[in-house]
Amino acid sequence: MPYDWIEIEQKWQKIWCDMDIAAPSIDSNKKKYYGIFAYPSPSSFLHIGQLRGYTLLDMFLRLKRMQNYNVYFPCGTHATGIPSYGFVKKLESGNSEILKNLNYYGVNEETLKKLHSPAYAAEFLGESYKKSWKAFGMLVDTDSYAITISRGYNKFIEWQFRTLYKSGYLVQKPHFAPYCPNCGPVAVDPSESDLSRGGNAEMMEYTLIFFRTEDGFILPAATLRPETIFGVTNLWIREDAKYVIAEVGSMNWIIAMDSAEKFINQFDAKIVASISSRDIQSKKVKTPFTGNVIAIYESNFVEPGVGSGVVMSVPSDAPYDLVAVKDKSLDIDPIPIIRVEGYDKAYMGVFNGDLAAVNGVRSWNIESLADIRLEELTKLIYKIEYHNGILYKNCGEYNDCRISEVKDKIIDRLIKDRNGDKLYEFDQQVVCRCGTTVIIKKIRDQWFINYHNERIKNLTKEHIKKMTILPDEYKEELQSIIDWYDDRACTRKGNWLGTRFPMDSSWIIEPIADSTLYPAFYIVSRYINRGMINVEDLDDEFFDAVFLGKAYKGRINDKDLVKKIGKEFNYWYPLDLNAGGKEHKRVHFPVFLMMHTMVFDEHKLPDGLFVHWWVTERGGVKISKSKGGDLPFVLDAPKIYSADAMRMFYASVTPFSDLEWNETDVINFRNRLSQIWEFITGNNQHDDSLHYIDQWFERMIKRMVRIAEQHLINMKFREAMNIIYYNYFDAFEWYYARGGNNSTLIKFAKDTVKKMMLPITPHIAEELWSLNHDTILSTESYPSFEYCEENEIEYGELYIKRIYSDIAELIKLIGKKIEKVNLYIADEWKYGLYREMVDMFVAGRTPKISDFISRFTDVPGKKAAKQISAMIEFARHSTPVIDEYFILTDAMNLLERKLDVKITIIKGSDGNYTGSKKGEAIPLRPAIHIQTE
RNA sequence: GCUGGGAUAGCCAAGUAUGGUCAACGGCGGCAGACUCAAGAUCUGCUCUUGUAGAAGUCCCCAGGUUCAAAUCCUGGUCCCAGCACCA
Repeated sequence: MPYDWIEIEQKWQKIWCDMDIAAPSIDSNKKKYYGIFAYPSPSSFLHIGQLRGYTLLDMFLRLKRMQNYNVYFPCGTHATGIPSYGFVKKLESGNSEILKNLNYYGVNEETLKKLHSPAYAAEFLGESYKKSWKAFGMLVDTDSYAITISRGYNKFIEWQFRTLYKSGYLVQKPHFAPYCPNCGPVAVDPSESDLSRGGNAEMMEYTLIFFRTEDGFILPAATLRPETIFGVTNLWIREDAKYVIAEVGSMNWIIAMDSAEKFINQFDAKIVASISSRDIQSKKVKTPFTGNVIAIYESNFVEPGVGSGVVMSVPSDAPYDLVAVKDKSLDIDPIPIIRVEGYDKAYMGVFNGDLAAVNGVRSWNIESLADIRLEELTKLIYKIEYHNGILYKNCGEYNDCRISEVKDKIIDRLIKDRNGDKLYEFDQQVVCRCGTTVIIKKIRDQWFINYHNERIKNLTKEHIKKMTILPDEYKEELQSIIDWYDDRACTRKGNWLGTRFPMDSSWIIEPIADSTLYPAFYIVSRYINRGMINVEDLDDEFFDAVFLGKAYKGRINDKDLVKKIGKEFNYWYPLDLNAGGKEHKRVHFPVFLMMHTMVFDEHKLPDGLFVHWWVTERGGVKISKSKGGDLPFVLDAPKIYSADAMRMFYASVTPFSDLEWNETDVINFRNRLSQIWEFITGNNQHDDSLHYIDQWFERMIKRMVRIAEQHLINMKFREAMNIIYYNYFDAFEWYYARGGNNSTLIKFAKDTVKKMMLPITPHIAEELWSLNHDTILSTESYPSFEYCEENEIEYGELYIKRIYSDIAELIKLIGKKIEKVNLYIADEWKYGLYREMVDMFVAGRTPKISDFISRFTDVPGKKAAKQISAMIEFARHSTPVIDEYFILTDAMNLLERKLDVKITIIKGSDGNYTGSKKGEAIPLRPAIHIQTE
């Protein structure tokens, strides 16, 4: 009967659900294992790429269950922030894909209306995620489901932040953030949920350098290269732009009107008057550090909206400045300050000696400010000088310093001496949804989580050394990521979903900050979902009692219940494994670990991380949620290909690399499953006969069981799959081919492979098991056997296979009709030599051809040398000596049948040992003589 | 730029830690054949070059080096990918 995956998979999903086998239970006789995946944010339906990570974790946890661990595998969604706003936006714009997919969930008019609320949409999507997980056969406990915008979760986060506050891990300080003057704070990210333009913009950090006039004004020149201050010859402004006087504290700054908005938002500047460019040009200014008094000129390359509209001129290293100086025929000589080593001949001599701008403009033949190559040359000089440039002349105490090392020191010094400040600006225009240009605003009282804390960093880094982390290299990487971490803003203002900040309800807690301790909350969430606890009773006392073990004197009357939940927390915590995609390496995982260190003691810190990669579209294109339409919809895939085949596909390359969607592969896996189905359910006649090959097969089974288990436990899914779904059945077929037919052993072999199949393809494994058992395979134990090393029995079969392929190749080469094949087994004296070689290796010596050549008498010297070296190779790998005659005789039927020839086996001790090829025989490699007609 | 990863036959992709059993697992695609009403099916063989004796030659991004021996180790170079702070 053919394999009907749709019916069978749905049947088993229902059975697992009805029997509630994913439900956690405390059993002190069993070891526990607590695993989660980093919960997804509900911005649209899950797509088949995302299911990869979740099902890989499920495979791992299913094996853990079979290894008799008590497994807890809850789930949730992270709705904080703006993800579901994006969904609503797409829905409202009539996105056909979304409307089509909504049909899968039987959405009626009323629900459709409600979906315009982002909070409702988030909950709706969360429910759809549960369906997707189950449709892929995951044994996930949905009773513990948590969504981060629920009342219960809010209570939990409030507790977390009050706890942080009390411990001094929250700090307030100024912060620069993207801000729409009309709507408030916005997020600048490529998905552009808040924006109509500029999602890829980067925040540039300019240094403002204060040039003071004699009459008390400051011209703050904005630059990306503050280290070139030693080469400044003059300032530039723009003749036809409006300039204003801005009051900043007690200072009076002169800036371009077009830049004023930035200064208002970042420095609280007050515009008090305007000033003509002619007035500005009549002034002279003093340069910080050098004390040089310089003039101010105008040039039309100055952009009044960029920086401050005041530019410092460094003709030695800034091509624009040099060309502008020439343009105006000013009597100014560039001041050499930077030397670059090792690039004398590269880039057309730009870095030959000092004065890169002068060399560059000359060799590139640039004469006009309108030349577009100026931009390119500027970038080149910046890049090379930053990494290889040395301040070598006219730079005072900074002479002989590498620019990359000294730049930050110069900036710090400028700020410290009140000769400068920082100015932030986007590198491209960013426009809000509302149409207003987004600017960067200084937020004076931003709340941060103190991840910069050295003690927390050190404790976390120490703990990471003890963790199980896959892939291996991430363990090292994490150490440096933690070092690099700075305090992280944890609150924001604006229209977002999330928890109000308990210390100041005008703020909302930011999404990264509220997703660090949730594995603890799942344990409580289960009680909320089952109505055993009232959300309003979840106060700080409750969480302190459950999570921190403090005595409970709170409002819940049933004190035993609180005690019970606390006990469960202590049973399941610490978390054993957190599985998440590669994008979590630098954000989620580090703060997840550090937050645990801040809140819990060392015995509650997570034990494991698993970082996985995703499925991409063909050509390595990342699957975007909006564009998921090219791929099968997540609930269609199990029907088209079967969930089991999808799981095999996910497992088919290392988790630590992206996997390209390939429908052909999935179909092939599905066909393979059908084949296995036929193979196992086929009712061949077996008997009680015993054969030599029986013990080989039994040993193979036991070894493969062990190896597959080892692979799975190390997340080597591909390797495990090769053994379970391919090698195992190859061995099975070889067993049949060699005449094996023992019914007891065959039943054992079939039942064993069903168990091995369960973690990766649970549905078909469960169904096959149910054909001759009354139990649920998902709750059975993984087979466990004494490990058996490879020995002569296995080698004997390899020997047969090699002889088979050797004969087959020879027959092919000769290409004539074959009469018969003679196999000559090597003479006994050659075995003697072979054993000597093995002994030499055992004694740590390498046998040499010359040691043996004189004792070879049956073939010419050159051939003898070759044979000896072949024997040495066998001996090097300590290939065991087997009874070749016995094994060949036992396999003769098979060889004759498969090769369709008559075979004669001749022992070396046999008196009839003749024939042209007999001398070629060496131990473990008989001579083959093919007689043609 | 910073940090991490990578480059293997027409394509995808193992192998690299512990150098030799590597002309290099597996899959796709291609070719030939079997089953013969058909099949998005399955099975068998072939798929770098040469070859009527189990072999030889040339190969694992490029250039050097170490070694009896290198896809694997070392040095230098080129190219590609991912992540990068208020964004989940």
